[in-house]
Amino acid sequence: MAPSGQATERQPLHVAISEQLKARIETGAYIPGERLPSEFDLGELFGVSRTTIRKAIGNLIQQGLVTTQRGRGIFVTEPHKISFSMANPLIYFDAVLKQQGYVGRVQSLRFQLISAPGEVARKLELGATSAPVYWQEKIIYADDTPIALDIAYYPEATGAALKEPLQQGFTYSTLVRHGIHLNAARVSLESTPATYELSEYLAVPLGMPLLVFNYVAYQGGGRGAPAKNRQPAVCGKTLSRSDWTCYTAEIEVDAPDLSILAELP
Amino acid sequence: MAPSGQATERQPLHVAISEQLKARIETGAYIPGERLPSEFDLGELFGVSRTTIRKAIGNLIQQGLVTTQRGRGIFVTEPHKISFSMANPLIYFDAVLKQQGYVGRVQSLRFQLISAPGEVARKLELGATSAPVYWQEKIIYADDTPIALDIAYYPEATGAALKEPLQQGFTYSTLVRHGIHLNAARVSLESTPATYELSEYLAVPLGMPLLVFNYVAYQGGGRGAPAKNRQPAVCGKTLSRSDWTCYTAEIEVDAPDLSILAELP
DNA sequence: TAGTGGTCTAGACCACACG
DNA sequence: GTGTGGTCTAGACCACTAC
Repeated sequence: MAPSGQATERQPLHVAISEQLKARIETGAYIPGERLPSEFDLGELFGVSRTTIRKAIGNLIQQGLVTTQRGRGIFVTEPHKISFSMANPLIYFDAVLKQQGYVGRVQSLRFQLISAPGEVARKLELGATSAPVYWQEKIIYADDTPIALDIAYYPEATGAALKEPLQQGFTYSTLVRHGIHLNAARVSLESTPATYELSEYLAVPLGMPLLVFNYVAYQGGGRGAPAKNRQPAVCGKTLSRSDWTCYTAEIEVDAPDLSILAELP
Repeated sequence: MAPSGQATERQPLHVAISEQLKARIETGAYIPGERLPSEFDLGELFGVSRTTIRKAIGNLIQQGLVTTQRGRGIFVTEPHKISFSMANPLIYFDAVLKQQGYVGRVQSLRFQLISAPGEVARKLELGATSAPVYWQEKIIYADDTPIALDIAYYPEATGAALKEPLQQGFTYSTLVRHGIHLNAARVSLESTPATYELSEYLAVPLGMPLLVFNYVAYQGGGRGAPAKNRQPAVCGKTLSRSDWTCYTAEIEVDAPDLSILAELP
């Protein structure tokens, strides 16, 4: 192994070291699943204190390149990726997982009646802000890895009628099986760093990027029908580990609006 | 201020402290833009060492709640959000920025002819893997904040003909202005933590979540026309700061495919 | 010049995994 | 018991900002 991680310019030692280790991971000198030398040994190899090594390892963790296990060691991350299509935003999570070779499972953390927060009341088109809604939080597993936390709000009637099945199955599948046919959705996608609470639920380090898939799904109406006939059936968001999930879409545009360009310099 | 940040259970001190500070930020006790007490003062307030305070502040940085400035202090992050619509994935970045009240600007980092990497050759539907393509990297600013890094690949003819304008303007706008009309795109969205290099370009901490918008845009063809007539005009990806950007879509589904449910338990 | 965050050290104790 | 990563301390020096 190279001598000390002497910085070439004014780069901090911990960055120089983490970049060296990163290069070794990316060139395959360390392969996925392999254990790195212990913090103590790395300190000796690079000729720096354990604190500096820990900072360097922290850099790698933040970049998703390694994970640590107390008492066991530092391991190179094994890559995974599950793709969800946004072309049909009414994703049957369980179907997608099965298609891609995983066993999907949910663990319900909470299912209770609450007063709708303002945004939820608006999305579910309830008249009153404090109308009752069912609030569910569940963890979604692919095989035995927690990959997403789903937070969903159901109109009171739906939640009361499907209390049991909703706690045991995936949202869309369960709704459709029980006669609530979904045929439209409004979605958005953003990203957020894991908070302390989320990092515990999803077994990721603090700050790990999460994809936030916000959704409102509607029943009734349909493409031809007037928008008034459609009715929100559920809203919520799915926070998924970005190291395990991505979303794809293929969209054709008919006549791009060029007028918008006229206003630009 | 509260006495020492004594952990209630087995929570590490640095977590207890960062959660206390987080609560103060979220309740408005510290407001956006405000300076927190110095690391030394926080150490005295909570009765812990500066190392522990620095770890706690690091937790807040990873969650995007504060930023630090050497020699100046620790500041509560000011929230921003720019929405891009995926309903039309041919986003005119500059138009969206202007609509939302920002001055958009690009800084070209690189514009050069290279041999197409395998994936690029495939996306641009070039015959040979090593066919020449133009490779551009540019930073996109909203006012004076770098919010995204765009990496684009153009077929040789396009790049050669539009060498100057492509280096000064936004991709889609420039192409359309010069007669290359885009009318289809294939996109996907994922998220990734900022590497050391990206964190410097985008002025974010290492590991900050970035949204990765992958795209291939096509000219010719069109909705009715056969897919063969369409031709890739550009491919690449836009890595945008997740604290500044999100993507939205509204999609109606005609007849959800229920057969997929039959195979599930 | 004083104050701030950034880096780095040397050492201690703890909780957990494994043999 | 031994080795591992997780936490925490006390202190040093540096680079940068602001006055």
